[in-house]
Amino acid sequence: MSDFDGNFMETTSYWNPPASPSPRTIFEMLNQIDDVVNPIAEIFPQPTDQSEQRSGLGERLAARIEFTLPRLETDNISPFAAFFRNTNDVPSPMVPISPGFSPSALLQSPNMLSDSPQINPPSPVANYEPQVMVESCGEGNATTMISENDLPHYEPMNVALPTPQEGSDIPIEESVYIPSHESHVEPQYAPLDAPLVASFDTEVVDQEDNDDIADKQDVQASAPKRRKFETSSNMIGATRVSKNQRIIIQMESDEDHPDDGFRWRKYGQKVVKGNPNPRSYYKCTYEGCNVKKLVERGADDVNVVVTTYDGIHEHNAPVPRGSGSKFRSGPSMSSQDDQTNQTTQLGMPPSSCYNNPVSVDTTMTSTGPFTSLAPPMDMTQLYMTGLSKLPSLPVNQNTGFMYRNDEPRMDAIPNGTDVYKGIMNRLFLNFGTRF
DNA sequence: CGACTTTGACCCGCGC
DNA sequence: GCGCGGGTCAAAGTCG
Repeated sequence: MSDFDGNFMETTSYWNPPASPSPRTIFEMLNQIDDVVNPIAEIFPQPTDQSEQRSGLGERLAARIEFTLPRLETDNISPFAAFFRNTNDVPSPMVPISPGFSPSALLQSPNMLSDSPQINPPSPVANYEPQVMVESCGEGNATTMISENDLPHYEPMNVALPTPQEGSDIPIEESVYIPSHESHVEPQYAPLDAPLVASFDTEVVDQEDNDDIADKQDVQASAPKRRKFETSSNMIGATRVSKNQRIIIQMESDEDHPDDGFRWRKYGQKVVKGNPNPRSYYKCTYEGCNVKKLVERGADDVNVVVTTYDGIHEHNAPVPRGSGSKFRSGPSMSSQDDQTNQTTQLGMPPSSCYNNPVSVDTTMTSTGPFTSLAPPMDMTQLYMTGLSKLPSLPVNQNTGFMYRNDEPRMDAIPNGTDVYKGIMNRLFLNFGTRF
């Protein structure tokens, strides 16, 4: 697989069709074409037979946690709709919430939502709850991604949240848990460390404003303890327990170590229980970078490579060795480099919406996340934004990509499928280049 | 020769 | 305390 660094247009002429798009490739492709039209929406018409599953989420949540959430505007939601819908219908894949309110900061803060008089955080839920991931791509927008246990999907919600009061006295240790209505989940839920754990697990960090808090919590939570916490809580909602973020991406690939734009050094390999395929351990080779990733093949499908990023890149993707113009960095390496460096990167190249203005959704621009005055988007946003574009659910449903324990997963991008072809077709339409 | 991979040993947390 | 399992270390080997 050839790789490139942030300048898709310059590298496409060199690029031969990969066996399967790497995470990096996918993200960059999708970001590049994001401003033109929502490609996934066109590629993957939204199924219409799942509305029942989506309906009444607010009621389900309310019933589950015994209080009434603010209204969730899910009227127009179909699976992936807010992410993949054609821009003619919805100009932004991000669902707006209260203006002036930063869902990113909210969700990255340990006291997120807890200052809301409408929400009284319940006790931590059982650890086999589905995960609720929340992210935004700007101050005025937020998207909630929900993976339910039996059916991974992203369910955008429009949550009206109060504007946080300045100086409000908020306990920093609290978290918000948003339990799901699902009740049939078996308690033998696989822990995070189990082979091919599919949970999209992340510990949301607000590195801009709360490093001191994170540091304190880091001291209290060594890696094993943190892992235990993750297992025990299954990360319902977004709880900041450390600076770490863990993202699990799976994709179909012939390569054992698909390129993601960063340089990694393999420091270990282990066969873990429940998976005959060894798990490889990689560290980022960038000096001072502590990001690690685990790569393993699926126990059930060896064609699926599961990559778990653990940590945050605080540097740009390096230029590959021996690279000439082929790997010449794109715009992100120049004027926007500084901005990129102010943000966090989690196992991903610095080519996402915030440092690639071309991909910025116009409505998001109007809300300010990509202006010079806006805080840089954090890596959770970056990741989730990209991941939200992955054509996941239709693929999984059609191919039965459910894994042990029915744990929600990030989904594979099968090579040769309509998914992949669709992406390529969209690239062709947008750039006039056949890939 | 430097970067990277391989691989067995070791460490440590956890459950029993 | 002991065994298990996941994660890490580090020496040796490989590659370009």
